[in-house]
Amino acid sequence: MRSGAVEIIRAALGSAIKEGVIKGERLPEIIIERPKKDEFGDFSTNIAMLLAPLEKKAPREVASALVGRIASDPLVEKCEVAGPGFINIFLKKSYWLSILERIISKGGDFGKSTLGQGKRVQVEFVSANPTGPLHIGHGRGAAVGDSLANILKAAGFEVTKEYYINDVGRQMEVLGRSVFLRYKELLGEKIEMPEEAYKGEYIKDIARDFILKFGDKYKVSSEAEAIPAFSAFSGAAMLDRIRKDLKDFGIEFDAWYSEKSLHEKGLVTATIEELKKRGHIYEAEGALWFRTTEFGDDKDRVLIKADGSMTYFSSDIAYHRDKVERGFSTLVDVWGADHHGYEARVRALIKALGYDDSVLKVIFIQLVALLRKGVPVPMGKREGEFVTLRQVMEEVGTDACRFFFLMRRSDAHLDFDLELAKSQAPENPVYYVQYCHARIHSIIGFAKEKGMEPPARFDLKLLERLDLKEETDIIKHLGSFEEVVERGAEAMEPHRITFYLMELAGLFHPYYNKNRVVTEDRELTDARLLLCGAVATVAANGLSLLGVSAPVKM
RNA sequence: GCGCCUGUAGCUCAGUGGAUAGAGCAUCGGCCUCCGAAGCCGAGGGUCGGAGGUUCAAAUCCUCUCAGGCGCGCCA
Repeated sequence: MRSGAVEIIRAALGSAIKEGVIKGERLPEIIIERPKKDEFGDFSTNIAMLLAPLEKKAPREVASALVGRIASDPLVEKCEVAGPGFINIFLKKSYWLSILERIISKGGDFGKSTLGQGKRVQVEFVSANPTGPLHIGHGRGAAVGDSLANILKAAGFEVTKEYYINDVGRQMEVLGRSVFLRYKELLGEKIEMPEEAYKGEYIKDIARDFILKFGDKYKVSSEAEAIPAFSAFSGAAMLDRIRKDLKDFGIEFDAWYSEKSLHEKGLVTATIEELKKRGHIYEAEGALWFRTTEFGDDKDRVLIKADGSMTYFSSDIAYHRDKVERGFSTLVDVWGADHHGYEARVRALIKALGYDDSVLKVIFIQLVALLRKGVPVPMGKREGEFVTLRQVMEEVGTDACRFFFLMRRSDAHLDFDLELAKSQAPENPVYYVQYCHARIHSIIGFAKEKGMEPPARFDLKLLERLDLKEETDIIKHLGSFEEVVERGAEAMEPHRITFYLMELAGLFHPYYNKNRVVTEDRELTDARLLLCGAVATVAANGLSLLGVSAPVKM
């Protein structure tokens, strides 16, 4: 509707210019907002205040020239000048009722749009190293990335979800060694775990699996002989666990991109060559450097170390070059906030290759503080004990878990209270929204028992029975869902959906409490059933964008 | 020291340059013979960290400053 309102104002401006009331040599952008207060209309615009200095007239004077023209639009009920020069537009009730028609006819598709025009967007997220289980922080990134992908899809983008696997390098060696040592220990040898080794219980699990598969054939092997096999096995085993964790969390990726494959395909070398050709590479102190400072980074970065090995960044330039060259219109990287220092160098790479770095959008995920009844749960990777995503998922359920992760802007700290997430009390926002959905289905079921099916067809006259203020408020809120999805996609902020849903439930519950849906008045009952159905539809659509279920019964 | 993020009600947080800054929780007081009480109703609560600036209009933009977090490896 917002765009419709813009058109109405544009038309009014056009006619005012034509009649010479306004010169209109320069026209500011038409901005429409939804006022917080009902008395300020359904939409309002500040166009008159922006236009006033250009026209050398008082804002209210400019506004007055427009209101009459706006009011003549068939959708507009009335139009007023207010305050310093706002133009407040009130739409006809029939317009709002027609929103219900759209929701009912579109059903699960309500909220989808063509904003993205099929442009290809890649969302890369989680991408945790396969050296340990996913922890709670990864979980937040997973929830945000997946929900963002859903929102972008709904907004008409073609989305690819990708996981980048860091399956080479020192960490894999450390993983291999850690498992190898546990393996020997399980076979009766006395071992000592080095400081750097991974010490979690899962290392022993993998060692056990290794024995089941290969027996004791590596018992007497040297580290040099054994580690490649152990690394490969352990990395794959770990990745399987990660995959399973994610799947149980409701997340499936379209692509799993292996760092190793970059090397195997020679893409790392090729990218370095390309940068060399472009003159961004130099040698110093025995190492090979990429002059990222030329593109806004703090300092230049090493690609090949003095010992001849590659840095992590060298893989990453190849990966991002590949991503850019795959032709996505936007690349979204979801990173932990502690990696923010990394952004500048990745942007530098994109620019150095001659591309526009605006293709890249990095979303930072702040840490999650886990609480239990308000008391912090100690977390620390030190002794290999940290709270895993699986533990939390199993304790509070995936719905509550995903919803909680999406209750804050992603770059804001998040307090995650396990007891709150589990509680079936009214203060738990997950259930507040889900309950709204379930409750409506129960009402519809109740009506059916009484032999009252909601009418199959939309009937404007019938819906005119919805004349309570609460009903209009609900309908208006329903009508803003499409816009919330679009703006969520533009801003790449899934939490907007969460807030929208809490607000929707916050409108519905009081309405329900005050008013009876199923009554002797058949017409009114039908109208209210339609309204309820629309609320349930939008609640379900919104929850599905979050990756949270919309239960019919709870 | 440099860079990024965050400072909004007791707590946790929303808030596309607009009109009297909002929720939830917590606190206090109420509501189930009636479609689901995982719900509802009512009350109190604010120097939007601070100071300048831009603007008709600033929580929002700019500069400075204070506080907290994070990052500044030939680690990954």
